[in-house]
Amino acid sequence: MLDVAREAGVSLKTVSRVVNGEPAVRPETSQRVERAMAALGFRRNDSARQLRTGRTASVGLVVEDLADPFYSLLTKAVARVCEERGHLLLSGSAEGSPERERSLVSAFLARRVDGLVVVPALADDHGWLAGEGVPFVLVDRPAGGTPCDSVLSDNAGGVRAAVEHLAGRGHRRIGFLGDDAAFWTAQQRRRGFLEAVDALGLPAADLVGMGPHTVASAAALLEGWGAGADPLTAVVTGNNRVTVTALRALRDAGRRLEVVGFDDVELADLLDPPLTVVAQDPERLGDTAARLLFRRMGGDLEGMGPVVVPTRLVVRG
Amino acid sequence: MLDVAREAGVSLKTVSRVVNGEPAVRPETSQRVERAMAALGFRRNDSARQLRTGRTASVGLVVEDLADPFYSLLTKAVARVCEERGHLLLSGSAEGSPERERSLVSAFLARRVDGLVVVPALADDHGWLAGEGVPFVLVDRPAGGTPCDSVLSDNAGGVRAAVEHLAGRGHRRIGFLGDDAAFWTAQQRRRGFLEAVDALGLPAADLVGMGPHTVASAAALLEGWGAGADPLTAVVTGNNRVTVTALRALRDAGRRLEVVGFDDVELADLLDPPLTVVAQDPERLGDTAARLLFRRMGGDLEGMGPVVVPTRLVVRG
DNA sequence: TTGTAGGCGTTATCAA
DNA sequence: TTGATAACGCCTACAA
Repeated sequence: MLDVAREAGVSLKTVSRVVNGEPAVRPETSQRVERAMAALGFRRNDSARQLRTGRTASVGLVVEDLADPFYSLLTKAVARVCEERGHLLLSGSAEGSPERERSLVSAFLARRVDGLVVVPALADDHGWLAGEGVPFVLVDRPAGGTPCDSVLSDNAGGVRAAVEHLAGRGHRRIGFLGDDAAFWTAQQRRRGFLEAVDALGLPAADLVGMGPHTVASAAALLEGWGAGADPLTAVVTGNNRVTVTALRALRDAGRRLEVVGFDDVELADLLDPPLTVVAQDPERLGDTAARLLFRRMGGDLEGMGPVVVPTRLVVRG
Repeated sequence: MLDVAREAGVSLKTVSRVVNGEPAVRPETSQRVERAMAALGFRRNDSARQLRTGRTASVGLVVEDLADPFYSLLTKAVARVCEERGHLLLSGSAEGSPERERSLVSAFLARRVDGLVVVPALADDHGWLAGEGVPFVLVDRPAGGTPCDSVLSDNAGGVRAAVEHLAGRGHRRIGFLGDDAAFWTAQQRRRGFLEAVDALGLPAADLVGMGPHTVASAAALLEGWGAGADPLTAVVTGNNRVTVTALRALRDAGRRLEVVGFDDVELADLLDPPLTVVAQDPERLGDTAARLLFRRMGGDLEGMGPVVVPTRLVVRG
């Protein structure tokens, strides 16, 4: 910047004014500076600017896995909001590890991000994060202990809708294949299932199998539930992964069972039969979380707490 | 840091030494500093560090669409290499726009990233990037003009393998549905197709339809090729998107045609019939590009130019 | 409309 | 083994 000033024959401060588009500069001077900048290939050093202003115009995002379509859609939505507000997004995958989550958050904080969006690896207390003094919003899963902002899918409601849909089609014996009950979302979906069958007066307490599932374990459960005088006629699966596993198990067994999956899957309409799903809206989760974060960053601390984003039953076939 | 120094009763520089794990500090002093840091919740300000050292330990990545599984897998691979080397990854989607590509690159350069990985929006000359004096590697597509590093899939070879596979299964009339010929990759795949049918002595010059395709346009082409005395029996599709479009068109028409798709798709094994594909390896593309970039960043400028990553024919059903 | 001085938090240099 | 001091490049405050 000093070089530019010399080249243009003006002071440092004048160059700074031109770079930042401050008004009080004569057009003629401004042009001279612009030319000098172009000639020297000048580009403002954001580190220096950040050091001086204390603001980085950046936001950190920690998800479980950037390569998972759910999180990459969420990431994209957050990135879009950030861009809208002139902020840069830093993102990373915690891969389910609380240590990685903390180390990512730590790296972001060292870079002085203005805010954080975090998919917590565990549902444990995130008071440590609150203590950092940087606004943050949790997504997809809440954290116990210290109350804070979170944006969640309507997990239980989604599964209830699935069960009601199946019941409406005449099914009485409906099973639930959930993922590992260690996941908060898996618990919520199981709860939704139990509430729904209970409300409808369906017999199902013994038709719940939590994961993690392999094709073999899913096949064994489905076979068990299918045996006897009153066999299973439909099943709800707890997430994308379980859905795929269950479909493979059914195909291998040559069985046709009505399936409703939690999470939408690509090509669901090309399967035989087409797959009905409870679709989450990762983009809306990300968008909502990011907008909420910017509100917090702007100093508005009104109404902190959980926000629930609805799911949508997509009936196919 | 000054506060920590005061709290520990040492000089600023000593705290800096402890923070950076420099050796020449008495363990006792070091402990005192550590305690003071913990008490004050100290965290190094990377902006200041970057300003002073001139290095940011960060890399910028520009892809077409972060939410596309191909690019999100690529991103993850780049992120993994960055983490391995203690670097932070900044990423963004250009959404196919050269302007957005430049503005992302510009934002990254203002933050003084140490290197760049870029999926070029256009195959035009990227001399402007080379002129910035920051090491960079292009991925997925090359750029004309100024020679530079690039990591590319074996597009033509992949399609050749697909055609040979189909010919090996007895097909003589094979079609090719490609995406928009404005894309460099679409051109390469068409070239691979034409070379393959030519080498095998198959009649196919009139069985090429480039996109963009809708279900209707794909259906029309397939119907045309399927009419007459010597109808089409198999088709190769030019990418993920075209594959899905073609499958929908075939389903709607109630036709069964042997299809080999470029790009792997989730649930391909659950389709009826299971879908054979030419799989790219986005993770290897990203990994290769990132490692190459770190070599360049390390000052090794040996053998600049394109690197080709093989594709893999995944036969199903 | 333009310029000068000072400091943001860190690391490098050199001295003690 | 430790400390004093000077940058790094920019922006804020104030002065001309």
